Amino acid sequence: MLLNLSDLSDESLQSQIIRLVRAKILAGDIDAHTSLPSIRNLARQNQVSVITVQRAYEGLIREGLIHSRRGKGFFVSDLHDRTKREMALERFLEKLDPLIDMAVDEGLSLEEVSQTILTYLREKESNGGKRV
Amino acid sequence: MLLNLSDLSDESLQSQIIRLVRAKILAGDIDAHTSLPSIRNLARQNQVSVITVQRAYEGLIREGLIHSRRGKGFFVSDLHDRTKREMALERFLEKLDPLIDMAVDEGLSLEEVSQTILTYLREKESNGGKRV
DNA sequence: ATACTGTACATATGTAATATACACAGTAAT
DNA sequence: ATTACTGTGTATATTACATATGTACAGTAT
Repeated sequence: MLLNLSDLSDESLQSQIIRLVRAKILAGDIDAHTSLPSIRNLARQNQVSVITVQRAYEGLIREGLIHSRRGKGFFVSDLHDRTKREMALERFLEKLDPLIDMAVDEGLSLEEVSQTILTYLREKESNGGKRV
Repeated sequence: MLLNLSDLSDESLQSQIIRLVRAKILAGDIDAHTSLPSIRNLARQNQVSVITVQRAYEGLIREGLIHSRRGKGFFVSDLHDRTKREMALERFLEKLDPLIDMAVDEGLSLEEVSQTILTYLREKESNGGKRV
């Protein structure tokens, strides 16, 4: 599993790994009960220390997305598709909320914020799935 | 200037100060050319070290919001209201973008995200300016 | 001179990253 | 069955960096 990690990013390696693996799980790219790459394999493939992967997996355990079996490996937890979707939405709103508060504190109105988001999403939609 | 800083927050003291002072400036609560509290005063009032305030002010200098005069103090830069508004919007979108990407990576559609945001904003609007 | 300002330095603490050693689970060979 | 081996997760010690602090230095005004 190649993760395209960046050493330069502000985001720590651990949380990059968490974010990318979490995405694969929530998006349904990895089925429940199937084993994740061992920490050594993932570490080797992505040029990262074993501990770093371990810490990342620990984070995913705390989120309830995976679990470990000593000597066997890490496995994806069994979650309903609907639960996954709700987790994704909840995470999104949890991160969006302080952003909106900040914008309002900086003098923008909710109306203004709303408009901005809509035009932005429309722009994004027309651009397809392009990433910079 | 009392800032209501939290020692427990994940956010560092420096960036809390940056965020709160930036908000006051962009919202127009502090006029241009007026002096900010001295680092010692702000530090004393908010039970924080001088260096912490200093680092925060340095951050605001890098953002072009304030400037310093040795022996005199820190002063708010002269920016048009429109510029301030654009800065706030730009900052907001810059932070929103990766959130949306993450949501999409986690299997949500742009349509779904859009709907969620709208209902959320409507909820927020009806609640007035209440903060949890 | 005094009392305010910003600046610079040396130090402690916490977090992230690493390598290395340890402990458990399964499998193949004797 | 016992052993040895190779895979797995876990724990420890170290290093590097960012954050936060106190204290000393330098400019400005009265």
